[in-house]
Amino acid sequence: MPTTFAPRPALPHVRRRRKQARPQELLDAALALFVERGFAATRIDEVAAVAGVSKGTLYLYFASKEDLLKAVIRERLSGEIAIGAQFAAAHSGTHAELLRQLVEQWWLRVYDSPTSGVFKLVITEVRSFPDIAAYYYREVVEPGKRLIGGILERGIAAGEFRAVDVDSAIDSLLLPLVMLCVHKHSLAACEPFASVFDPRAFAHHHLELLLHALAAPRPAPARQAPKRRTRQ
Amino acid sequence: MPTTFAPRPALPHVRRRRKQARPQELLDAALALFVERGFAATRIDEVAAVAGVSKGTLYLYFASKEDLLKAVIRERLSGEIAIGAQFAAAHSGTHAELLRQLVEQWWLRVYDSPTSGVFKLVITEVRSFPDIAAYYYREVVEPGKRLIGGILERGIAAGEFRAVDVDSAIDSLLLPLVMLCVHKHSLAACEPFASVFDPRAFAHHHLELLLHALAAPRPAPARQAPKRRTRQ
Amino acid sequence: MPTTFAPRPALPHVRRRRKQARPQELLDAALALFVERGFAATRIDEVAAVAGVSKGTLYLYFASKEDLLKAVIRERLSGEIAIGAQFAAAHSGTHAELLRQLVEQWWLRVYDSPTSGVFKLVITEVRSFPDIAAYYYREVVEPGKRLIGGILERGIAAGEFRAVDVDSAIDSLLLPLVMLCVHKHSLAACEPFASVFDPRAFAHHHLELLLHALAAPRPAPARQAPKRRTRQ
Amino acid sequence: MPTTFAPRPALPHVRRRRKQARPQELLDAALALFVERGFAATRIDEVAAVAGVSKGTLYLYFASKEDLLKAVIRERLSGEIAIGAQFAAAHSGTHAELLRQLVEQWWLRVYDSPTSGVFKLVITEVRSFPDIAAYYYREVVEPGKRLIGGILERGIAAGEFRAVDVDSAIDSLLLPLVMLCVHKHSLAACEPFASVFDPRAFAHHHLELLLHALAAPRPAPARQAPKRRTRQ
DNA sequence: AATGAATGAGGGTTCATTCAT
DNA sequence: AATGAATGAACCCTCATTCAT
Repeated sequence: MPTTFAPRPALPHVRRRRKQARPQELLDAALALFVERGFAATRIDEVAAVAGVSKGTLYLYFASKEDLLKAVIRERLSGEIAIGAQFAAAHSGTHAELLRQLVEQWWLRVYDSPTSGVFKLVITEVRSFPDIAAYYYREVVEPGKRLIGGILERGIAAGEFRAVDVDSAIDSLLLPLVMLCVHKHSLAACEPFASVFDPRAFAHHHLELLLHALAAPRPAPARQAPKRRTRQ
Repeated sequence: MPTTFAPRPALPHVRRRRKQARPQELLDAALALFVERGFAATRIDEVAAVAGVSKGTLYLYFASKEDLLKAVIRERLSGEIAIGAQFAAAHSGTHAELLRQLVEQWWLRVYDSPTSGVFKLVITEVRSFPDIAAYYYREVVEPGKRLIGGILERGIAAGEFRAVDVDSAIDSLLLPLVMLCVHKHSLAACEPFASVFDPRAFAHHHLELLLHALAAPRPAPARQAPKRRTRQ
Repeated sequence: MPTTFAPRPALPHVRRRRKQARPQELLDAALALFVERGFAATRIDEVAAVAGVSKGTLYLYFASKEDLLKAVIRERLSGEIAIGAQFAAAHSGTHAELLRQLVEQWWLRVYDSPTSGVFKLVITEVRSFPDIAAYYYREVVEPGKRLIGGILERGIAAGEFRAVDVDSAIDSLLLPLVMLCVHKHSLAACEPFASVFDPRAFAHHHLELLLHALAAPRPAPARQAPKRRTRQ
Repeated sequence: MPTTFAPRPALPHVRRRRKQARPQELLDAALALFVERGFAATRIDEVAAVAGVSKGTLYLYFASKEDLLKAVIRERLSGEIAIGAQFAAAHSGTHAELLRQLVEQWWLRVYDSPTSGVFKLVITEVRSFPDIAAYYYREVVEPGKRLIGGILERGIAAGEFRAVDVDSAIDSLLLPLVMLCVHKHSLAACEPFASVFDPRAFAHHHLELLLHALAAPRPAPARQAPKRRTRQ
């Protein structure tokens, strides 16, 4: 059972014999509890109880609590990036349209799934587990930037977008979306104070804003986009 | 590996700083550690050691670990809102200019201070401590919304802003800023992967976007392009 | 120096006695230590060590130290009253004879068992744990008074006893016996000063005294001198 | 400040300069709290607070908590024995009358004073502090036995009492009285269950019983006293 | 003499992990 | 494969004692 986020040695897909669902149920239970209570405050037997097994059984599948945390994060994130990349590859249309669809179809699916909790989890626990930072950068941040950055660069090359600083635009586009997920699992989850904030509206708003800023000024009637600032 | 806090170099065995300084030193130490490691994973003796006192001393000032957490949050937040409100009251100029200055002067001062960590702390711990949700909503969310909402409403009444949905616009303006603070203390704090993301650029970008979206569509009376700002 | 309890000689590292035996062993160890050292001065690890288990194991069976104390008291007392009542119900003979046998057979069995320590424990700890007072009054004092009071009343009704104040006579009969138990576990347990005081002699003496005081002053129909008893 | 119960080196009667009452107030506070809560469960600052001084001040008068305990016991007991002995020496009359007056005048004064608590304290703490056993036997048990034993022996020599086993009779007379004090500070102090038990009635009852048992059978009309049993 | 802030060893309790069944 | 009893290190918190003022 790997303990570090080594480049993921091709997860043995037949790790279990009988109850095939066990590990997944444990991962789901762990995700829910880690996101709700935090890693340190979650007890291993709670995870086992939610998954409907005993504490000892959990240790048949995961070598330690920390290993469980890493498995939770890996399992949830590894798939999504691939799906996003496939989505992008399958697309045809303007680059603005691709971004719009990526956000509204792919991202919002993530937001609605338990995967959204992973972002809170990562943000909460990275500083305690440097492995997670490494994994997250390698498997999520960099592929994500490559994906979005590629679209932007191709959009610029096609004359569809202005020649903005691509790295900065990537962050402007993605960070607020990540943060949306965090909010869902923290303040927005506190019942009596649940905000009327609508994540879809915000995501859409944010996206339109970015696309507006990105749009090459030709077809529009000289709507002046904020000047590009160079990084100091 | 996250920054660790070496104990103060043992200013020799004298009852040094006055009693009055103790609580603040403990609060500062606690904030730094709670933000870095999370509440549950922070040991009381670490907080005491960073503050340069013994474990027992901490309990002369705070009744429990949870009490310390709440004091940390309360102490850091209570002042800022008041300062923000004063700032707003003292302002004269367009409402766009007020928002711009609020963000660029008041908010970024918060971002640069340890107070920024409080947002990560609140987001991380709210679900475990409902008290914090109540306090945060009462002392931060609601005053903040009232402050920004008031500006927006007055800007709309003055014909300076479009008649947007005020509540939604408030969230669009503020949430990303809060999330910026969270990022500073999680992923951005992981050294080898520290992003080149520039929070000032993003804050500015985001603000311009919002102001652009808010601006009433007058017949383009000298549409003011955002000034090129040099870093202060 | 009071007797110390060496840990059981570490019956080697096997999960030995069945789960079912554990609670009783813990209760026995706790009773001995609580009686010897007092509740507050007894450490949970000592109790566990005497019972031959680790500290954590104790908490599998008792939720807290206070819970252990209450369980100790409850477990030891609940049975005895019932046994005493059965004893009384099964008896036939004069009421004087019943009292004599209750004291000499039932009470002295209690005195010789670890249960005797419970009286010291209750007396020592009641003021700190009001629950114990309530329990003790409900389960011990009141049933005990009802048992002895019933015998006295029936003896009076039968003309065997004088029409004394029953409540007062109950206390006169019982309190010194309870106090005997206390003495056994305090001064009498201090080796170099162990009194030559003989509890059986005192119990017998006290009982004869009470029976003498109770006896109805019939025209002396073969006033029965207390039989010379050999120690059993 | 003596830590053991060495033969009491003539307490320096001018231990304090200014607040002469301080030590006594501390001793009184300590007695009340030790009796109510037990030694281990009483906090030093509670004692100081009840005495109206700070925790540090207590340590000007007593070297340690244990020292305070021993001082409390010594201070309360040392006087009483002397008073009792004086009382006995000053008496003239039958020995039965002397015993009756000793109990009803001297003992009941003790019972009504805070000194009564010392008996609970000794009984509760002897096993933890062997010093106390030594002191108590030397200063209380032995003088007390000598006092009562002397009366009994002189009564026997005078033909007033039967030739009972003196040691046993001493215990029969005194132990229940000691236990009365214990009861006053434990079960009888639990408000909702405060017994209607009247200690004076019991003391009187007990005394009459003993005197009856002791009385030489000459003047009485052959009231048969329980046979003397020899110790096995 | 008096204070009370500071200390730190110690105790109750929790919980990740192990392992006999 | 699964269990859950057992462990013991670790953590929060207390409190007797010290000591600078």
